[in-house]
Amino acid sequence: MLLVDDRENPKVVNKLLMRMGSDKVNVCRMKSSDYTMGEWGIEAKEINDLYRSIMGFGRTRTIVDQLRDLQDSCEHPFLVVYGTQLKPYVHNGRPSARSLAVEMARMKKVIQQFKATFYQRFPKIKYMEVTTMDEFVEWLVVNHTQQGLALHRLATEEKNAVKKSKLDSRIQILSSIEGITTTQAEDLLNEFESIPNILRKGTTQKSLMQVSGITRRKARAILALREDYEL
DNA sequence: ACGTATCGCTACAAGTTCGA
DNA sequence: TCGAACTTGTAGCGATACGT
Repeated sequence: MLLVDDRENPKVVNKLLMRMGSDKVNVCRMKSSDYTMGEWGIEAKEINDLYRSIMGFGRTRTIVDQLRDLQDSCEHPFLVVYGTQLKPYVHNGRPSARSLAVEMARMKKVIQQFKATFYQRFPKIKYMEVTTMDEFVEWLVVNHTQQGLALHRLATEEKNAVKKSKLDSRIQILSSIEGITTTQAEDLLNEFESIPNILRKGTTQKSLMQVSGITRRKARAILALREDYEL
């Protein structure tokens, strides 16, 4: 069983649910990591989010606090950073090329310094980088498979789970699409019965638009899942 | 009040499907 | 194979929300 924090990037959660199925992925509120499988506790960060976490922008706890918790609470902690494209954010309107370059250099330096002292500060945590979100999902799937189902460890894992999600995983997938509410997701499932039916070749934008509240834009976004999951 | 962003709706052109 | 019907992508327009 792979436990996933319910505040994690919904794109990653959806990809995992589609790859592994809802019987192997449990979305719940986690205390100190983003993902848990067996004795592995995994903190995942998109590269730009890593920078913001280091700086403490827009959050109450910095990454140092998070990693200390992670290190203390599980036997095999990991920090996985995915993505390579730094996107500098500059305040006050349209940024100049110069201000972007300055911010980019600052981001690189901050991340570099963080990595340079990482093992000094968190000797127990394994640090790794992957280039894309898809590669990170693949890493999770492969390692989950390698670990086996690890059912005997479930009790340990579930200590970390505070609040289990009550939403049907199919509704979670649909309602994570921009603009789709849980009610609309329920209506879609009532109409089409399953996600494979919604995404099958015969389903058109027009047929999805028969469902109350589904506009052409939303129908297009739903059918775009075919591309994401290569259906 | 104004500018901007976003969204839904519509029209139209281009591509696809399907039956004769 | 051909043409009608259907589907889809795109552009334009108006309504609305939001920040200044």
